[in-house]
Amino acid sequence: MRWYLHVDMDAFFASVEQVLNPALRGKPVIVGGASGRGVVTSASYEARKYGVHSAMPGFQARKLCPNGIFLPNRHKVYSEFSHKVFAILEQYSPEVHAISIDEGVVDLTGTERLLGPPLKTANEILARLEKELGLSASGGLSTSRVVAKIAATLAKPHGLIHVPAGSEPDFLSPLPVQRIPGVGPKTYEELQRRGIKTIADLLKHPELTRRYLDFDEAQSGERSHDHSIGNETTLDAPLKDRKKMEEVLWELVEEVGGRLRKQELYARCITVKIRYTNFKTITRSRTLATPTCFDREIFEAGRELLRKNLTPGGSVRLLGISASTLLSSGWQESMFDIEKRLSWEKLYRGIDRLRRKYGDEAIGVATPHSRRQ
DNA sequence: TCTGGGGTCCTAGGACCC
DNA sequence: TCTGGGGTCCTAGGACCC
Repeated sequence: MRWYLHVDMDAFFASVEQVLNPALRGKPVIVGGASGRGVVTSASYEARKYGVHSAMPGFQARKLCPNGIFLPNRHKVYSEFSHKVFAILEQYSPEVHAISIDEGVVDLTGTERLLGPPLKTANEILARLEKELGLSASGGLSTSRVVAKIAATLAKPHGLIHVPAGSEPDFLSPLPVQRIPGVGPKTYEELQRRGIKTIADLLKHPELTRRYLDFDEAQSGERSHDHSIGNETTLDAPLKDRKKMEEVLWELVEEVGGRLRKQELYARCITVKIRYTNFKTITRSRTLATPTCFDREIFEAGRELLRKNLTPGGSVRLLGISASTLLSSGWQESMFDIEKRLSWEKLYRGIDRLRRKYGDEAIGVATPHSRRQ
């Protein structure tokens, strides 16, 4: 029997601000959206009463909550707190999976003998986060990761929901399908058109259940490194001038290159993102002959893609660049291995063809230690 | 006062090879 | 001479999440 505790911090950024400045406690704190073009990244529960929520454009939040305390994002500070959170989680299991800066899964499987029942451990973890960091968290405890996540969301704020083994279908059935992570507006619309509103409805369709609820979730093989590294920015004012755009691009590239080198990664694919003033957004990518982590090479690929996709006189509100198909620094060797493997595959496929045509005995492979019988 | 920035994953078509 | 199909890579876009 597996046990997963999904931990989700409540109003994380806003709560961190309230911990660092007690004068903010009990007040409507809104992080992000302070400047003209931004959006809200976190709102304290006091601010949510006014209808403010994350991803909401700043001007709208201001309208709903004029007395709100608007603070700029301090990502570094939140990262530090995030490390403290995970340091506590890691004291309870060697298997802790970070989902995001403020969400993690603790695999409590097999910890019972050492720590006691998972439910007791879950309570203890949440209590410690509160006591030691001053931060409120919510938890979901279940034999399945998806169910644990759904439970944690339902437990918000400041709660813990335990779904006993065997009761998962009962727990899920009455819930609307939108509760399932991965089911957004479009999918919801599609499911509703098919008459599927609750998870109970969904469970009647084995195929859809597999697709969206994946109970026997393949052991999430820890990824060794990022899949992509990117940087983008919405310009203060729309840009028309190509030279200026290239200057912005260069700055974005420097950051991406730095992160690649820090992680000792090489990118094979470079993608440029352009959002025109009318909000139409395109991405254009190029695969390089040789993976790179050098600003110059990334920039040149990016600049070429940019030049090809600018309409004369057209203005741009966002520029982005991203590196993907990342290889770790050993790629030279692994490329060699891959090429070697491919050439052998080619050889063997050729042999197979000849055999099909002329019979098994037509051709053999000679190696020092083997001989065809 | 129009609508951020960081990602992941999936799909689908076309090129190309066998 | 024509016909077929499978596999992989590349590219573009979109849905979704925090």
